[in-house]
Amino acid sequence: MGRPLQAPDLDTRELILKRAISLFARAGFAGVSMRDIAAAAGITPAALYHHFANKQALHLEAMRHAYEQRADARLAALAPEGSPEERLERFVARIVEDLHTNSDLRLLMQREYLDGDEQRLRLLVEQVFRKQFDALMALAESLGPQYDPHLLVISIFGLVMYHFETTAIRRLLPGYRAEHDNPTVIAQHVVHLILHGVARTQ
Amino acid sequence: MGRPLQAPDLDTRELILKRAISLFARAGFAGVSMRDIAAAAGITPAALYHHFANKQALHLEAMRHAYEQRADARLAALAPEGSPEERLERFVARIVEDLHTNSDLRLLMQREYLDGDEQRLRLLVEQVFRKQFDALMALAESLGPQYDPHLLVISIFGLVMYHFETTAIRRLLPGYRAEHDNPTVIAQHVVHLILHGVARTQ
DNA sequence: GTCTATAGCCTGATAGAC
DNA sequence: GTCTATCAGGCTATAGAC
Repeated sequence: MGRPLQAPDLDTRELILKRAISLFARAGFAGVSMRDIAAAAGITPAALYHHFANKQALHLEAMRHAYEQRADARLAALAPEGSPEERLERFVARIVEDLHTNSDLRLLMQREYLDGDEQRLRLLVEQVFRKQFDALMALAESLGPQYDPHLLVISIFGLVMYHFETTAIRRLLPGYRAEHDNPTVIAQHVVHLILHGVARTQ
Repeated sequence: MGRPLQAPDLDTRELILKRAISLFARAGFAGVSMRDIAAAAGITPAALYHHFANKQALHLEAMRHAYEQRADARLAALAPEGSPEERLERFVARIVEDLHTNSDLRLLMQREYLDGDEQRLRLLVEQVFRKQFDALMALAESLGPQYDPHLLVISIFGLVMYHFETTAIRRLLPGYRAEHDNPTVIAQHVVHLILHGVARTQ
């Protein structure tokens, strides 16, 4: 349509963003230089400024680009089919799998929790959280009407996210076994805890 | 005994560490310069090198110093008095209060999850987690013997930590109310969820 | 759209006087 | 134990050729 006809084996701008995403995920905004990004994309630093106004703008676009990946997959897990328990199970399995597969996204989210300004946090809300959060709030009200839905949804995300956030340190903590990194094991544990707690009267 | 007699209104080394802790908590290792730290401590950058070999060593000592604060208070919450449920409640209330009061420690922990090398993660384990984790593993086995104790303890920490990690972004998410930042509300929510889950058969 | 070259500033770190 | 002065290199960003 308006796009150039030659096979764009990879748009330069997109390649820059792709490489920038993994650098920012690993080292954060202050830990990555424009030289690093240019080198990773196979161009000179000056060329970056043809595509992006400055480092901040490049970073913001990289976040936007990172959030787009797999957005469809995340939303597919929220289909209203089945009982509330089945829907919870499906949703948790999907985000556990997503966080396990796409660790850059998870790292970028963690860094935004720490360093995101209001603009970037709003972007994260709109592009990643909002739709999932709304659907989960409704699910929370049918699963556990005695709970505050906002707190319950945060707790569900927290149970999943924290396992991944602590991947490196868990290996140094008592009782660690390799299976604790298995997405299926994590998902089953989290779902069971949300549904039943530790109560022995099941 | 071996200490100098004059009233040390605040040891320079300790003042440096104190100011470095809050700078590193707010901006991370790469986001803080030796000049920033020197200025915050009211000395010149060169003087920092009399007290610490280099930036890395200063950072490591700052972590060590940050972890010492309130270690006693954290352990006091683990006294074996009362039923397992009462002990859980006491422990959660204490770490919620601790994280709410001492936000620098929480920020530093989040940053170490992301950027800590093995040495610094081991330090965090030994100085902050180990004793709490051991005691909580025992508590987990009496509370919910059907659960993997390591996963259950991570889940307990995660439920608490994630609420604080997301303080900035939660305000932009659906259903947020100011009381969600109240330590008592958070603690009660977390304890109830761990004990009962969302099951309506209580 | 990418390059070379470079301006102007900030960085970690050191030398040596006091 | 802190200072002034400084080095060598890294940083973001720009100018201008191709």
